[in-house]
Amino acid sequence: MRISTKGGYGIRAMYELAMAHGQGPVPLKVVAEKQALSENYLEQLMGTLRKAGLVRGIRGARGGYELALPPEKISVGDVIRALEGPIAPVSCVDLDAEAGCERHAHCPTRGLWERLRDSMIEVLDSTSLADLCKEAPQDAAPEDSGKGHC
Amino acid sequence: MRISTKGGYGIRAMYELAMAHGQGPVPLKVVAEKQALSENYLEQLMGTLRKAGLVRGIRGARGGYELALPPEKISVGDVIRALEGPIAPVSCVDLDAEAGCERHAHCPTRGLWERLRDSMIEVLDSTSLADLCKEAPQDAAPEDSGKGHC
DNA sequence: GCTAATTCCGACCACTTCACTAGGAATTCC
DNA sequence: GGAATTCCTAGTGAAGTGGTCGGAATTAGC
Repeated sequence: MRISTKGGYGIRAMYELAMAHGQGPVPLKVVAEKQALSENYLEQLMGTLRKAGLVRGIRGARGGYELALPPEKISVGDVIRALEGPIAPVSCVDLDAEAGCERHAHCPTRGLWERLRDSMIEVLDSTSLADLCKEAPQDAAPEDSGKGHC
Repeated sequence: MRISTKGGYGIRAMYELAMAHGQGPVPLKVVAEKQALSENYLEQLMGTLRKAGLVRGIRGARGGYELALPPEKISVGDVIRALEGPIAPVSCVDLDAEAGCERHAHCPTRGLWERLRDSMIEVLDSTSLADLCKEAPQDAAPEDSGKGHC
């Protein structure tokens, strides 16, 4: 029942972009340094987030990444879904796929998985990047205080 | 964000044992047939569940497995924890390990993961095997009606 | 005591995913 | 032109998934 590091790293990277929102693009090098992540690996994740429409990449010198939407409009769930796929503990209660298993009418565990899925979605979709910024302890990044968007 | 088939298969097997609780041991062959699972694979899972104290194995002819506790006393969370490890979306909010990461005091995402963990635990621990039995649609296993413990 | 049924145990295996590293092409600012 | 940066693709070792297989130990019933 773990998310992979993809989701975790992605959230941390998006948090950095949210903190710098409105101040121009942030190069990956900076994000990787602040969050102590591999820059190369992060690059791949950002590619996925870009294709999902959550970030914009700006090439060239003085380039970097920035949020494609304001931090209030991006939920943690959006990021997780982009990087890890649909939020569902088992595939047969995947909301994004109308598949469903053949015996869903008489499956004794279906209700359980639906309840679990819904409670996970509730937490993840009700938390935005802006919320994360607000939640961040003051001593998290003293050098940012007063500058960031959040 | 998926549980592996271990957890899913385990729950389905435990559901079968719950349905037959009080009627003597159920051989794996029967469980595997009813739930359409690989008997060999199920064997491994039952070994884990036995070591966790959730089931008893009775060897020899007319042997099989039975719940080590009444179905009301075993939660879905117990089964998942036995088969998949602690219920925590990221390792640093694992309740069973006092580890925690070195920078937990100034981690902007910790609160999020704690909320997610708690909501998952709430659903999984508040559902017992007996609940699953009650929840099961009537047409699930008509041949069982009136016979089973639930 | 023999036989059939069953758990118990450990080894093995093909496949996929994870978490990266590496290298180079394209783009853009100065 | 040169430096910085995104973008893209390929490779890689380690781990996890989802099994299979063979055989030993135990037990009920004849």
